[in-house]
Parts: sequence; C-alpha cells; structure tokens
Amino acid sequence: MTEERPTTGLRQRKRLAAMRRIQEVALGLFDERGYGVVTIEQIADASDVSPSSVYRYFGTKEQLVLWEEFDPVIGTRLRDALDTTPPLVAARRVMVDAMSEMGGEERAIRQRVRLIMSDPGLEAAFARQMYAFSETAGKILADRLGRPAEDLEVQVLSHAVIGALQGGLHHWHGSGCRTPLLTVWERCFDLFEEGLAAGTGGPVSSSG
Amino acid sequence: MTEERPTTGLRQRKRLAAMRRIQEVALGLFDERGYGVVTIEQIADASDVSPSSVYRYFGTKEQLVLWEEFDPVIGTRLRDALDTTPPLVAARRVMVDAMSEMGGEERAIRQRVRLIMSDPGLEAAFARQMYAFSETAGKILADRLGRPAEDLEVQVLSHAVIGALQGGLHHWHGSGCRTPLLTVWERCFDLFEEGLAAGTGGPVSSSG
DNA sequence: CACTCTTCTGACAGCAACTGTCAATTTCAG
DNA sequence: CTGAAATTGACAGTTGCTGTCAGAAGAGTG
Repeated sequence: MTEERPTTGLRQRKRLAAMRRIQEVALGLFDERGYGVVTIEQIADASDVSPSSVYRYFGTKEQLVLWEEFDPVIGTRLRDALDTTPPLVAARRVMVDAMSEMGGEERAIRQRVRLIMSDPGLEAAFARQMYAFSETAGKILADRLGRPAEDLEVQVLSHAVIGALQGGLHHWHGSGCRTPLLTVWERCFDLFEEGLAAGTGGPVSSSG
Repeated sequence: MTEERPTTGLRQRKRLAAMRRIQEVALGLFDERGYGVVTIEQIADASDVSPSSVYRYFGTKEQLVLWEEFDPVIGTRLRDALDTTPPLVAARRVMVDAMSEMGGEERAIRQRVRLIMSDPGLEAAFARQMYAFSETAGKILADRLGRPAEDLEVQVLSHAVIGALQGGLHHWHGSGCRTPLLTVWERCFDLFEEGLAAGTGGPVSSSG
C-alpha cells in the first residue's frame, strides 16, 4: 500500500526496464529447466546483474513469476468503477477490461499459470497474493459503501468473488486452457449473479 | 490424498503423540518469541527430538502451525453429507459440526490464527491449504453430482464458498475475535444463501 | 525368548534462499 | 561542478530443507 513509487525519473525507468528483462530471462529459464532447479545465481548471471539486485528488485524467488506490472492499477480502477456501478458490475468490468488489455499475452499467462501450478511454493505465494487482493478489494468496497473496513458482508463478498475467479482459473488450467480466460471469467460472474446457492440444483438423488 | 495411515499399532500412536507434543511446544515458542525467530533446532531441543524428526513429521516449518489432526475427516464427512442434502446445506453442516466438536479450543484457534496473520510465509501456506481444500471439495462435489472434475460451476461454487469462509475468518480476526467463530461462519452461509449478488445493495450514490 | 524384517530415528553433510553490511558507482539538485 | 542521496555488487552469515547412512525400536514367527 505504501510502496507506490514515482513513475518519473531515469532511475525508475531503468528499474522497470531491468525488472522486465530479469523476469523475462527468469521465466525462460524456469520454463526450460523447471522452477525448482533454477537458482537465483543462474538468473542473475543470465541477466547481467548480481544476485543481490535480483533480491532487491523482486524480494523473493516467487515474485519473479508472480510480479505483474499491471497489478497496482487494478485497485484504482475498482475504486473508480464503484463510483457509478454496483459492486459485482464494477468488479466484472475492471477484470474484463484488464484481460482485454492484456489480450495478446494469453500465451504468456498460460505459461505462468502452468508454472504456478507446478510448484507448491509458487502455488502458496499465488494463493496468498489473491488473498491479499481480496483484502484490498474489501477495503475499497467498504470505503465506497461507507461501512467499517471489517464489515462481514463486505469481506465475504470480496473473498467469495476472488474465490470464484480462482475456481475459474483452476477450471481453465484443468481443462487445457482451451476457452479464452476472458470468457471463463465472464461465466464466473454470470454464475455468481445467477446465485450460486441454487446453482447446482437440489438434493442429490443418486442412491434412490 | 494417498497419505492415509492406519490408525492402529503402537508406531502410529507414538507418532501421533510425538506430533501433538512437538506442535504444542512449537506453538508455545512461536507465541512467546515470534514465528520468525524460533528455529527448528530450538523446537527440536525443547521437544527432546532431533531436527531431522521434526522435518519427517511435519515436512515444513509452516506445518507446525497449520497441521490439524482433525482435517482429514472433513472430506469424508462432506462426501457423506452430500448423499442426502444439497451442496450448500451439506457444507454448512460439516463445518458447523466440526467447529462444535472443537468447541472448547476456540482460544487455541485464535492463537493460531493470530500467528498465521503475523507472518507472510505462514499466510501463504495457509492460503494454499485453503486452495487445496477447495480443489478437494470440488472433486467430491463433482463426483456426487456426476459431473466432470473440472466442471466450471462446481469449481466456482467450491472456491467461492471457501473464499467466503476465509472472508469470515478475516472479519473475525480483524474485529478482535469477539463473536464466536462458529457464529461468524453461520452468518457467512446465510449471506451466501441470500444471494451475495444483491447483498450489498444497488449502485452507490455517494456523490450525487 | 531368539531371530528376522521393516520402519523409525539421529547425526552429519550439503544446497540454496534470504539477510545484512560496506565500499564503489551512478543519478540528480543546486 | 559539487555534494547528497540512491543504487549496485561483493561478501559473509543464518536457516530452512534434503539426502544418506548406521543404529535403535516396533512387529511378526518359531
């Protein structure tokens, strides 16, 4: 939250360029040899930078995979969207817009998701990132609704929506990434709005 | 899934006893000095066991906090409950029953939750555990409904419900653990059944 | 009890992620 | 150009975690 950096200045531009370059190199090595066996030192060597710098840029090895330059703006956009539309509509619009803008990179996303699902540590870091985002979204929503930050309904809604999207991601990955992720997530929102409570029908009568 | 052990035999009983003892010691040390600064070696010393054994029992440092003897039976119970009741009712009943049985240990749960929220690594491992449980629940539900394992609706429902419960946990922790966790989770299910889509009302009209 | 087979335990060695420090270099304001 | 501030690389140290291997303890058989 407090880690917003000024976007101007040579320093920041060089920093961003370096991060992009290092991440690209790292993803290449991970994809080629496997996340677990590639060391930070190898990534540093291949990126013409020192291991210390890799840590200064990304903090952890997992962030080399999880870092997404686009992420920080999502919160801002959600805040704006909530000014004019109800929560679920706002969330849908922000997600759809973001996915549309990343349009051509579906292949890269698929590669990263496959990587994440291949390693328990990565999966954990990703899950935590989603959890953290649920909290952020909850704070924003609570603020816009004029409710306390820890309001139960707000927290449940935020976490449930993000959970639904994670479910969609799991479906997407588990079924071979055939449907565009954008479409899958649209369906997630559809299901949510139809009311998941009744979604899977009444009592099961398999044994009678 | 394949790590079910026979519950009989002296070996298993000693194993369980050792795990309980080590976990208790570890939680005590974590609570007293902080998760980050306590080393496995210190835990091993205080438990009269070797560091190797700690790893053999728990695998990772995080599991010293996250391991819950009761966990494995939840899946079985969910499977049974799904035979006679629709998904959300089954989930609610299983969760409520489990919480009721842990009844007197609310204090211990609170201690562990506080610990989890205090360390990013722990939080990540916990989030991943919840994610893994969403997958497990999804498989069980899909099986009972006669749908493919990766069915979108099933995955979205499973992940959204677990997400809602995580939201409840966040609310509980964030508001000082005043209300019993059981009550909070009951409310989570209520909210879910009322339809979260409409829950937070229509468009916000704060600026007009 | 004696004997055997399997499983568990502890000690040790080693890898790699991560942290802290410090001097050298680069950016930037005046 | 000059000095303050930020960034970088090199280095050392801590710790989580893994593998191996000999010895101890449980479990079955006679």
